[in-house]
Amino acid sequence: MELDRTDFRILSLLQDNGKCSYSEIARNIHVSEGTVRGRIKKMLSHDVFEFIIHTNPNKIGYHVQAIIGLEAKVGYHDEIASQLQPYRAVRFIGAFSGKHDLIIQAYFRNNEELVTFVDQQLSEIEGIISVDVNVELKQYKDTFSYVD
Amino acid sequence: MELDRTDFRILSLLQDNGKCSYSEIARNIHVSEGTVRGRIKKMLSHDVFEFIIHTNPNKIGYHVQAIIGLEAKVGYHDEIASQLQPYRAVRFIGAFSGKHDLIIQAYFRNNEELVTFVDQQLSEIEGIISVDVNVELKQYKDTFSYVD
DNA sequence: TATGAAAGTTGCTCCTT
DNA sequence: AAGGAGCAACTTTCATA
Repeated sequence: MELDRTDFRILSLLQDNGKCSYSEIARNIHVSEGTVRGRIKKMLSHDVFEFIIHTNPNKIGYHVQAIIGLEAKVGYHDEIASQLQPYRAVRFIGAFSGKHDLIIQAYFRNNEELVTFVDQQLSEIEGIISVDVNVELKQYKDTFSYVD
Repeated sequence: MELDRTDFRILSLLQDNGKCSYSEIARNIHVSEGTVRGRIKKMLSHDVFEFIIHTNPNKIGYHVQAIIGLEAKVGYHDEIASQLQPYRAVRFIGAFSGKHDLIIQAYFRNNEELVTFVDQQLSEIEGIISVDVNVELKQYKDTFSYVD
């Protein structure tokens, strides 16, 4: 799907405020409200973006965030990923080139929950060679606005 | 701020669909539309969550995602973070305990842009001892729904 | 919690390319 | 055809009581 300048202008406004109305966007970029609606509908159907909310983990009781690098046996990536998938705590799973084969990002209520996850859940998964846990001490930036 | 069951139910519905209307939420959890609106207003004012859109980086031309671990000289964390902050490409910056002092997540249009970022931008920042670049090969999960 | 005016959304048709 | 504008019925929002 090809995105033109109008599409990008729409995305740009929405990323600043996901509650921005069609007509508000229309006024801003000087097209009709129907056009905005049509473009958004099309982009949504092509999975260009989605309307979501970003919940502050700390405010809902998840005080420990970790980025965990995993070394995996060759051929085990998909299997490990699919076993990690169901965990609510795990918000991101990716396969990478570099020091770590898989990197996951996860939220926990406290340190104990993190330890339990590593020692019990992770250790039970076959194919994991090593686990490199990094616990977040301070967050400097966490944005979702990367449309120009 | 204390969140009760109603607040969590609201968050739960919104995280599945950020465009869910007040009245639709109200019908679902059997409270009045005004109540839903009031709760949301209160939560927004307390930064419990925000309405955003999540754009699929690939669909807008960002085909290379990297997680970069940085080793930093003692006392340089804040300074390095504040220098990285302005970069559009950099969507996440955090200080961590573990192998890496700082971990960043960034999007690039192509490999060349990544190389330029590491070789030119990163190398100019004082206090960075080492850089560990991990390039994403495959994404298994990337969710923002971690409210029960 | 209820009400009603104002604003927003939706599906339709018509027009232009 | 495809996309944008305009219209009218309907729904949602939000201040006020």
